[in-house]
Amino acid sequence: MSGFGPGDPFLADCPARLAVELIADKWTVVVLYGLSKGPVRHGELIELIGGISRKMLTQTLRRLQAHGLVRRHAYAEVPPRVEYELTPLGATLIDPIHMLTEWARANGDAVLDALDADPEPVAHGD
Amino acid sequence: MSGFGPGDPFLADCPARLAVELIADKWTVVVLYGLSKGPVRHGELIELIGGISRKMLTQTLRRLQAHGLVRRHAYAEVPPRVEYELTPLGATLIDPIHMLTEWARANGDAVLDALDADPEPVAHGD
DNA sequence: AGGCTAGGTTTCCGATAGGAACCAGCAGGT
DNA sequence: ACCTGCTGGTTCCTATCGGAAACCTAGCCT
Repeated sequence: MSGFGPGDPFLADCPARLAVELIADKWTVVVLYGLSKGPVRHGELIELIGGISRKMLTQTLRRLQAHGLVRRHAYAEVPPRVEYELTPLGATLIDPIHMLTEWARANGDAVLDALDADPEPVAHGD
Repeated sequence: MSGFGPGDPFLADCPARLAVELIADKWTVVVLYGLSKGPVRHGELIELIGGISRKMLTQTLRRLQAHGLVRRHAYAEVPPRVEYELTPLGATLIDPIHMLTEWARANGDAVLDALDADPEPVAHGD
C-alpha cells in the first residue's frame, strides 16, 4: 500500500486537497453541472436544480467565483439580469463532473437497491 | 438551453441526484480515493487521510457500505483488524474519483492563486 | 402610487459536522 | 493477577451549516 505521493489529496493542507473540498459538495457538483453547457442565469439555475434555495445557490456561485472557476456577469438592466459561466479553468472541470453525473445516472438505482437490501450495515461487532 | 432530460441529477428526488449527494462530500471522495487501490485497514485510512477523525471515517464508511459501495471485513483477531474494500459497484467509481483527484492535483495551485488574486468576488452590485 | 420583476441578503431555527473523551476485549509484560 | 496498550467504534457536546421565508433594491408598467 504505497504509490501515494506528495501532491495526492491526502495531505490536509495541500492544494489538491483544498481543491477536492471545493468541489466535493452536494450543491457544488450540481451547480457546475448546470453551468457545463454554457452561460446560465441565476433564475434558470434555481428552476433547473430542484430543491436549491437562492441562498445556497448564491453562496455556491460566490465560492466558485472566488476560486476562479466561475465568472459572473451582471447586466445593468431592469429587471436585473445576471449570468454565470465557467471560466477556462472551470471548464476543465466539465469532464470530471460529467463522469460523476454519468455514473450517478447509471448507478443511482443500484445504489438505492443496495440501501433497500441492507438496512443494517453492521453494528460494531461483525 | 435544454438537453437536460429526466434522469439528470437535477430532479431533487431522482436516484441520480441521491447518488451525487452520496459521493459529493468532502470526506467521501478522499475515502473512496483511499480505497481505490485495494483493501485498506481502518487505521491505515486514518493515517493516510490527513485531518479525518475516527468518527467521520467510520461514519463515511458506514454510509458507503449501506449503499453497497464498500464491503467491511472484520477479522476476529486481537487486536481487532478491520479491512474495507470497494464492492464491484464501488469499483465503478474509481475512474470518476480519479478524474476528480487528478484535476485537483493539476489545478489546485491555480485555484489557490485565483483565491489569492480575488479576495472580493463582488458584493451584490457589480 | 402600487405592483411586478430578478437577484441578493437577512433572520431564525433545526440539523449536522467534528473533536475529545470514553468503551470493549484480549495479549503481554511485570 | 493486574495493569497497560493496541484497534476499532461510540457517545457527548458545541460550533457551524443548511434551509425556509421575509425583506431589500431599483426601475418599468398600469
